[in-house]
Amino acid sequence: MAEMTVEERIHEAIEQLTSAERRAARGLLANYPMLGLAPVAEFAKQAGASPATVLRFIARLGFRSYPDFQRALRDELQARTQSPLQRSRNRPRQESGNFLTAFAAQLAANISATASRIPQAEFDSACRRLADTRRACHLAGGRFTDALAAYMEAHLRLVRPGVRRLDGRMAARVDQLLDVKAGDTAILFDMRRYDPEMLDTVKLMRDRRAFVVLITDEWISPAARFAKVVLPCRVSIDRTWDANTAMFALVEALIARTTELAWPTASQRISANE
Amino acid sequence: MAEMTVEERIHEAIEQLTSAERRAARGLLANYPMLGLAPVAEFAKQAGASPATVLRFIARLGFRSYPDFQRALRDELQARTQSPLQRSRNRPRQESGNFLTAFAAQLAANISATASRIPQAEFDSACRRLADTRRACHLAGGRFTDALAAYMEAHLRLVRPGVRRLDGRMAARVDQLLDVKAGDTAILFDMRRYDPEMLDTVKLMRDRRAFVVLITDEWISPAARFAKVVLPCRVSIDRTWDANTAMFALVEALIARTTELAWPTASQRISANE
DNA sequence: TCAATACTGAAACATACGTTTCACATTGGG
DNA sequence: CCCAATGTGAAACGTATGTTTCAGTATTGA
Repeated sequence: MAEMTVEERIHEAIEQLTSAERRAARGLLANYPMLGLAPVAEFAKQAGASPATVLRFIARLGFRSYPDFQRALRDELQARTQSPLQRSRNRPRQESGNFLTAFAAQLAANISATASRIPQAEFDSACRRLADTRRACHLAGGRFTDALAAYMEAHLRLVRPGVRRLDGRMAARVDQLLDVKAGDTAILFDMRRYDPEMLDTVKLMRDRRAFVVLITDEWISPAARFAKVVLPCRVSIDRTWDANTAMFALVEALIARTTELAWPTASQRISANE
Repeated sequence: MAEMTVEERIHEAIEQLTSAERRAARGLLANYPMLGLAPVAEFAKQAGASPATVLRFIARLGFRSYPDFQRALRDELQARTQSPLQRSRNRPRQESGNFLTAFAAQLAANISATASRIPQAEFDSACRRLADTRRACHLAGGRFTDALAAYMEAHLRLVRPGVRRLDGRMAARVDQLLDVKAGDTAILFDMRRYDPEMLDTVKLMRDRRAFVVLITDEWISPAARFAKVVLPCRVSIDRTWDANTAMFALVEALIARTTELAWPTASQRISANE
């Protein structure tokens, strides 16, 4: 009990806290442990609670006074910086207990696997194309990946002109595809239970001489045959269904790199937006 | 001068210090920065000097008061622990390396940090609520996070009935909010450049006695005050803008756990869907 | 719906903290 | 060796801080 970190104490006690006390707890966790080293008034203000509530919160963690609590934080911080090894040593990782941690570890692993398997040249090629602001850019996704396309659209719009997202329904898409000009860029998403409509879309894009970038899963959509660049993502996890976090990460990486490459245009648009 | 760390200031000023002041400086460097966060009396005692000397030492470093000095230490510490990537932030990024790999590593780190900072009880509480299929579930996001809400909606729809997403425009939202009944669940997204409309939405949800789960960034939206459960995600990366991958990962974790908890209902719906 | 209970934060309070003062100690120059 | 100049810390001081109280508010259960 005495050998617990403040953070651990919070995790253990948080259920028994009242609503305002919980705000204090969250505030502290959000920028741990710095907020706890500030005076009570500032702690309270930043956490959105009253000083009295913060004090009650501290008391519930088992500290006799606020100075006591601060001393614990300092000691802890000292122990951490003096021996970074100690931290991982006294943590025998309760695998069974924490769903979130275990799940998050898998997603993080998927991201790493994805990044290492995608050839740098392919990734760069896609980004350079996206950064070429003279060419229009079309996005489309399937049932679940449509949200990824939407996210990417929102960000690309901030960075460059000529971004549009195709409608989810094929009927409407056909009309929109008429706007695609030779040399345009297309970012398409397709994952398992590969969508026949996406296959058609890719073919049509290709017929119109668009530069097709296909973002797909590790088993690779049949539409890949007709794409110029294929970016496969690791989606399998310890479940019966797949996780798209690595795909989302790839989208963010694409946005980041594109923004860099198109900085002259992007910086103007971003500042104009604010 | 203003952008110097305290440690750097000490190294620069140490030669001009008097003997007792230098003891104070050595003491602070010996266990930096913890000693500076202690009260002056303790600092003085551990450094082998008098409180007055410590104060003079602080003044020589250019601080107007001891609290001022402590605030500087806290800010500095925060910058360091908030992003272990600070090094790459200050130094010219080594472009030579693989962009994608480096970027992906940051996102993976953000996911881990997010998972470890979220109390298990908070996460579980949100999932249990979502798995209660008798209560309707409402989702809403902001400009960029709307895509996350959409993704979550698409998956939750597969798992349970009574899922609806609020319109992006506040005007339309007001009508939709009339459908919210006491005991309903609300999943709301709000991140920096916190949306005033989202604050209103949260308040309205609360007024209607909904159970509000707020997904936000590490700096925590002001809307958190009115939420039952707050799930903060680490979004800061080595750029001027933020990355939402950890937030997406959290969404997938929520979906996964909810599906587990609501399996009787979920399994039926999923198989019916195929 | 209403009463009982628990929670919350503004304000009053007491304490401990940072700060200043000043007498004494130390150092360096004549 | 003595004197001036500077450095030093014990004690006094005022203020900012932590703490407690209590009236108002929200929540819970009957």
